[in-house]
Amino acid sequence: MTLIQSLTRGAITRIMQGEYILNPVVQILNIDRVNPTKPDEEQYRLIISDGEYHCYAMLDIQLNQLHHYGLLSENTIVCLDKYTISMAGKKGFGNNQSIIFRLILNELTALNSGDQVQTKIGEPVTYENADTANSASTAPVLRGPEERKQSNNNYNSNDRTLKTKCNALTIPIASLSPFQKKWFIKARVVGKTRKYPYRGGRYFSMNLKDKSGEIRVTAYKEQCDKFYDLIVADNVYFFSNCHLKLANKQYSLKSDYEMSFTGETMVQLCDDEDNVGVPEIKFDLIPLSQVTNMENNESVDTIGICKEVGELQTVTSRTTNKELKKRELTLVDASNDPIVLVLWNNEAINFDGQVKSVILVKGSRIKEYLGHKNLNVGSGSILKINPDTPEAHKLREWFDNGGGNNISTMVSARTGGGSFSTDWLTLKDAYLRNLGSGEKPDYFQCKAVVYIVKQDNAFYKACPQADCNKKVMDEGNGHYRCERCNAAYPNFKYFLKVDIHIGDCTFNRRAICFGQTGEQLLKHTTQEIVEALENDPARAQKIFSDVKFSSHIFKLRCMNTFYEGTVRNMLYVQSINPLNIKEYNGRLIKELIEMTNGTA
DNA sequence: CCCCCCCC
Repeated sequence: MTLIQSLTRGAITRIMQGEYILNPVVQILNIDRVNPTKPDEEQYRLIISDGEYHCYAMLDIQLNQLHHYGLLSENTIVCLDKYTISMAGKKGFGNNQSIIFRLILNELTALNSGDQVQTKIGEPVTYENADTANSASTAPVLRGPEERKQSNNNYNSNDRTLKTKCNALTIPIASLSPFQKKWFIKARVVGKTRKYPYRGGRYFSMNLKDKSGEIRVTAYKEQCDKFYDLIVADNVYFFSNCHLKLANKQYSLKSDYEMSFTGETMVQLCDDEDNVGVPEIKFDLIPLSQVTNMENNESVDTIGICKEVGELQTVTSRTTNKELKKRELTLVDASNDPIVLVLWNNEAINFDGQVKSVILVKGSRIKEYLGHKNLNVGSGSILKINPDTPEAHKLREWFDNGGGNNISTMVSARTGGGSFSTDWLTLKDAYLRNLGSGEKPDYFQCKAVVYIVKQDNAFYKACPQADCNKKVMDEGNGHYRCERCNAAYPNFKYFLKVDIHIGDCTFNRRAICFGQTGEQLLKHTTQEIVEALENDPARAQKIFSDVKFSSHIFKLRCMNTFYEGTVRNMLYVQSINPLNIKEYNGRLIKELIEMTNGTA
């Protein structure tokens, strides 16, 4: 004799009120095809009963086969292994408004065939005002605690079957809705911001992604503190008991809803075998050379070899006055255009890669400064050092075979527009090419020797504002007027403007070292230099003459200036880098080979 | 409940 499974009485009411029930057992009262006249839209609609109520449910088209095999005939008893409920629309107005839900059966197991059962169990009635027209049923809008009562949850207990339970209750992100209260999602953290302060606390947010979609979730205050370090970008977790709300369309393009953590929120790490079916992060890698063609603030995925690792630096934010840590890496790839990648704060402090490491970044932000662009690893970016990917191995092989050897020697083939920090030119070529005659300044670098350093007017009285170095007018009454700020100050600061002459084997040019580059050239602080020039001529003489005939790699900004009716083409020193003879000779040899078509 | 992604 066959055991007929009993139905899960009350299941339909609970499902329609947003509860996720594990494996409810229901009976199929009817199955028919939607749109029977359209051959390519084969979809089935069922009426299911829990013995108390019945309602419509749509069969996931993936399960059509079950019906073809005759497994879903009238009176069949099935277990709903997985179902989703979505909002199909609204009905009525104001207080009479109700939500139309659509119940979709995604996975089910037939327990007793229709033939075995033979009859309808119980006297089920239509659930509420079941919508008959369009394969949906309705439920009242959930209001107040009465309707939102929760059943016991024991996710936080040390349940050994927790994982199994998580998996069983997992629904796709795309089917999340505020009307379904009990669910798990299994998702990869694809972006995680830093902690941001806001009135009343701190928050961070991240995007969660599974194969069905993506949703943003934000953790505030206690939840921010509790989960921030626990959640690592790129890991896969089960999430449950988050609060869902309609997303602000202005900011959210990925999903209709977004979530926030609550006191009840549970996050459970998925181990590798659970990750199956959760897609890996996709990197849309672009060649580094392409960055220069992209817009400021655009976000890109890049991979490159770390050719240089800069020192940890401390800078002060102009806007917040806060101290920031930063570290610059120089990345190269086969596109032969080195680019600087800037790491900030913890990422800068804890960076444990080195020269030759492969650096993969998702979502680095392009920043433009003085005509050239670099990449910033910001919050929301994902940085990987020596990832185990085909691209990474290929890049490493290229580099190990000498791919990056002459990379700093590459002269960019681009013409027009601004030139780039990597362009090497002789002083004569820079002159012959009319660099700096366009609207925007041009940039180039060259090896040159310093042969005149002028002591006269090597500094001036400048606006005391940190972000303004404009020369001030001494008003003679103890006030100093800054034209740029349009303000008078009781004080000023000294600012360097060191006039130098530099030369390479082709040409001599005058160039100006402002501020920090002046300090760098003279190897003393502004204060020391001013002090010497004003009070200690011998010392000043030594500081200035020590620099004479030293060679450096100069990065120069070239632009036309208009002064008293005449145009002057000026060079401003952007940075001074030590001359590495070996590297520089390598560059010259490469250039010779190119000039002689490889016959040299 | 945020939605600024940092520096010269």
